[in-house]
Amino acid sequence: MRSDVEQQLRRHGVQVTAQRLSILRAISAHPHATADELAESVRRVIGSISRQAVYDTLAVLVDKKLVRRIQPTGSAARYEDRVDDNHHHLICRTCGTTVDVDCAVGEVPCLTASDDQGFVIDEAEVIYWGLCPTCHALAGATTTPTPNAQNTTSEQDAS
Amino acid sequence: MRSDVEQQLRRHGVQVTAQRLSILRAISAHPHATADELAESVRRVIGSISRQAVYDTLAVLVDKKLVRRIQPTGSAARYEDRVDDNHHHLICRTCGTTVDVDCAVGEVPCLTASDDQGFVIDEAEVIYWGLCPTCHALAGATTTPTPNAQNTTSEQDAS
DNA sequence: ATCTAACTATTGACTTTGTCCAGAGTTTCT
DNA sequence: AGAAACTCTGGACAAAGTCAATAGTTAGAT
Repeated sequence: MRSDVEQQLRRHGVQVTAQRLSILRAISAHPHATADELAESVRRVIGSISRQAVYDTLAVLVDKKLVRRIQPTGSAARYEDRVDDNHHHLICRTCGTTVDVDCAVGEVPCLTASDDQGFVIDEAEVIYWGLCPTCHALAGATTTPTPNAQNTTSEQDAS
Repeated sequence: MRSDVEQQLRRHGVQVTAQRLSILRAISAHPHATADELAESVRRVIGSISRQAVYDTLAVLVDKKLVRRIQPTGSAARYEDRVDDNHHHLICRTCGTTVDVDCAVGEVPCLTASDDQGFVIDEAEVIYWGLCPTCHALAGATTTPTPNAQNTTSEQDAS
């Protein structure tokens, strides 16, 4: 049985390897994960993978538009498989939780800058910064305004 | 004579030092420069500065909202002194040229996600990606689609 | 089925971008 | 001017990536 993921790779002219399949599946299971987190996740499934293979594969997948890369300020690059739908992101300043938000504008939205200065625009990347419900509640409730570490995503780790 | 820049620092309760003045002036002269570029720029003026002083100062300036930090995917963090006006950026995928664009929406714009999922949003960061006029012309004219290095800004280096 | 050219993975060194720390040096307030 | 507080320096360290050479796989052609 050829998995969806495998067909997806072949369709895009990407050679199929265990590493690539596993990385693609990991991205699907943990959207907004960093390269390092994906490597960890893949290792739990196929035993081992080199750091280089992870970076190479991610570069290929991004290049083939199978995966989208985002790099929020103060974080390593994160990857997600939701592509082609121009959605945006909402990130908590305190805990780093990242969630998707659909684009408010419409079909091929956001691509209109007030003055494009002659640029040919192909993507509008929007990141909304703020506080997630949990961190906001904590900040309001305690005197200590909750300084703490970076969580990763709101998605559960299914490993 | 106390310069604008010096008064600006005092007004924000930031201790005034030669390094800070120089960094702030460098940001003003070269918007969208990286920490490293700013350090270089400062060295040309005051002779030397430690890397740590540059990072410390930038952190203070960002904290005091005298300077805004942006971190485009695939680039080191960049700094600019245009603050408080919620403008956005237009970055060339090929050469990295970064220019400002005013926000299309209005006064306190862009802060409305289609579904805020309970987050309290305080900033919307928008980056338009595309090709600058020069790179677009080159890509259209030549068979080699101009793969090349990262320029920094469209601003001239006044050193 | 197997062979081979092309592609992919591994390993390890290296670079870039930043952060941490302790001590020396400045700035500011009195 | 003097003391307290703040800032800068220099060196070590860490994270996130990249580069390059070699070994291993994949996939299309015999």
